Amino acid sequence: MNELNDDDIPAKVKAIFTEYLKKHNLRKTPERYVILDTVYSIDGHFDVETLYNKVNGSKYRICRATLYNTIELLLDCNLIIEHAFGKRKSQYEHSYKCKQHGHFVDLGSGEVTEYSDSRIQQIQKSVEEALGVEISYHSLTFYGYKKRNNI
Amino acid sequence: MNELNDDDIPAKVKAIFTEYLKKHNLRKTPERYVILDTVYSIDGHFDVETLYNKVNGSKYRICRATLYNTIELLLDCNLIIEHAFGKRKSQYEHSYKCKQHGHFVDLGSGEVTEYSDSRIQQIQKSVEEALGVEISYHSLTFYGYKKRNNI
DNA sequence: ATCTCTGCAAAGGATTTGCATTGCC
DNA sequence: GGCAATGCAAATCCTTTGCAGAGAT
Repeated sequence: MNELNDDDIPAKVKAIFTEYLKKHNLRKTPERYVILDTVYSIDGHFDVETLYNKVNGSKYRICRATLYNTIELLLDCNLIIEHAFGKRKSQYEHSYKCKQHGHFVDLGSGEVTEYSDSRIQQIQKSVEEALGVEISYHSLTFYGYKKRNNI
Repeated sequence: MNELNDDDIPAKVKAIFTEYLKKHNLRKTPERYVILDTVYSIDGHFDVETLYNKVNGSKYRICRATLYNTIELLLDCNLIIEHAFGKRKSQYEHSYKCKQHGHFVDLGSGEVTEYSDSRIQQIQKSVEEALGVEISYHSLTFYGYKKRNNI
């Protein structure tokens, strides 16, 4: 019964990350794994400041520079994706075994809502063929306003 | 023959902008119109730095603060849209009478390619209904890598 | 004449960078 | 033990803000 089931996400992402680090001759520092764990413990989007606070709630003290460094690696091995809803700070979310989804940003409040639509996958395939590229991930964001409650 | 045809974009966007300024009791300064003209003279995306250089090639000297100020207005009256491909600086493009399109960002070079796909409009309509919102515009961006030239 | 908008310069906030030290390999 | 990664702090880049003077209404 050592097989990993679909719920053993933490172990799987750790394995992917380790593989990546090994392949690129990067060091397996505890900080990197703490960050990975923390990222996968967060549900939904987060910015660097949020991650910084979460991470430093644990016994480790990890500075922002290391956070940015590690985020770069996690992006590179597709364990997280990056969004830039507002202009200033980036938002991230873990992406392993997560179905791709889009976002709606309320221009009034800045609030972000998720939704999903499978048709986007078809578009992605078309784009790959049309442009001759390999797509790692996408970001589909609608901007607009919530309708006032009826009447 | 005073009718405006579809090619008279500059006049039309100027009219829209004027209407907007009037409605909001804002002043019709020459700077604002120079910026609008310049924005509509640029084909494709541009960042503030590019706009700054273009604008200051003309006889006017317009500072960055004014650019940011005016961009805010143009966004508000839907004459331009904003993208945030990279994390640092925003990119813009004029949007009047332009068919909506998506972007592909090459993670290798940062190069941005446009494409269009009508299916996105259907998704947009679905999202409006599902979330009960009114969508002003969207941003669909695929990230990935160009395939090496075959063989 | 009034009061908004401009230009300038300084402030602000997110991210990056340089460097001494730590600690993984 | 060697060298990459960390933490710290300063630097950088884009954007915002404050303020005095210019100019639209």
